[in-house]
Amino acid sequence: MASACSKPTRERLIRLVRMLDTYEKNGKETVSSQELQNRTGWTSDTIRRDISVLPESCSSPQGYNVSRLKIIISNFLNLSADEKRCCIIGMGRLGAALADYNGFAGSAFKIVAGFDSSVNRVDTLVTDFPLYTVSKLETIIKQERIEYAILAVPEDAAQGVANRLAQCGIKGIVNYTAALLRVAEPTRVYDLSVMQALLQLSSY
Amino acid sequence: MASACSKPTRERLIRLVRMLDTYEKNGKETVSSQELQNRTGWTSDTIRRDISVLPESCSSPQGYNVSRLKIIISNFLNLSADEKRCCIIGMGRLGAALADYNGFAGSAFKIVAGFDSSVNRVDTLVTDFPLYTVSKLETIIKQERIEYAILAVPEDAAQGVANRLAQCGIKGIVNYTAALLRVAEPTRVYDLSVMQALLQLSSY
DNA sequence: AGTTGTGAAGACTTTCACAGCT
DNA sequence: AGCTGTGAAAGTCTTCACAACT
Repeated sequence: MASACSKPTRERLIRLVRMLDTYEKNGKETVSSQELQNRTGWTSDTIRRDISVLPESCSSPQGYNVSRLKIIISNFLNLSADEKRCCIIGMGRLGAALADYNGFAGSAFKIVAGFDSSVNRVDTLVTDFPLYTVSKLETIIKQERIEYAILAVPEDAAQGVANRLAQCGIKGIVNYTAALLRVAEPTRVYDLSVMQALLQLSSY
Repeated sequence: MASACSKPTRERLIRLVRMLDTYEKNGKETVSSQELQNRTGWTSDTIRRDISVLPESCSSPQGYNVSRLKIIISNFLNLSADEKRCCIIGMGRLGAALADYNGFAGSAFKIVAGFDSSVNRVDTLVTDFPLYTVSKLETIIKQERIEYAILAVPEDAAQGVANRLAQCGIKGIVNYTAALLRVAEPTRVYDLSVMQALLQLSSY
């Protein structure tokens, strides 16, 4: 895939796609690296360097073509290619909030299953996708060809579930817990812990 | 403060503190850079280099003293020093889930206020801290000396609230929305968007 | 005049390798 | 023997600076 670019570049390109999407919706046709600098805080040099890794050019003397650039980046990082099937594990308040979240709508990501340890919760909670007890984790992930998991279980259950997910060959785990997970390759973890975030912010 | 260390180092040290905390609770007295490598995936070289930025040493031929190291890092990044007052903005499902989260208990962070645009929700939701309508944002932040904000409002309201927060001189914003915020210095933003996380994971 | 794209320089980070300590 | 701490090398990323294009 897109390992032909550095990690910082990849992170910026991903954000760029979202930004370009907004520009596009506002009817903006071109955008310069300078404008993007003002919007993002990254220098225009860095932005141009990032864009230069793309296999195709879409520049003009007025800047980059917004729609084309968005597509080129998306293809490069294959963000939009195929549907990416996800599940939520832990349907407590946080899990339920995520289930409710409509931001997945226009994206390549689709929640196709939810899991919880409580049979009662599985039976009563109403969601757009089916819910299962966590004992069915392996079966359903295989059956539904699920690639990504959003982990919203209590902290002390997190590593156990993560192990099972890695075992299933899940590609990525979005970790909402404060647990510092360790999983086997090639599964990856992306941490979204509020605690870590606050610590990070306060350490300046 | 602790700008005497690089950003990657700071990020790792923060995680290290949490890890050391776990070791400490398990009664472990010393830990070597090699053990930490196995736990984290960072190389022992990097870990030793990180630790070497600390103003004080706590090493022995058996490795680092777990408790001492934890304290030295915490002081260095002043993570534990004083109480850090936080608020949650947007008391929808996500905000309510965060209000419920007990991970703040042992930490330096304390949620002292919540805000929502709905008067009804402010009146009915039960939390450990007082709730206010979002119109009182500036007043309460000043009055309660709030330094950090957790943003859990709908995406299209996010930038507006962020502007007001920056105006108040808030130190940091934990952004749970998918909005790409731009705020004035010295306010900082830490993004916790599930979308960004999934995109990041799938771009490999 | 304003734009991109990119060599070359510079800054930063990690890794290597080993002296020195207990 | 096993550990840390750190110069020096290697590697990575950003910034500078400018040619080339419209």
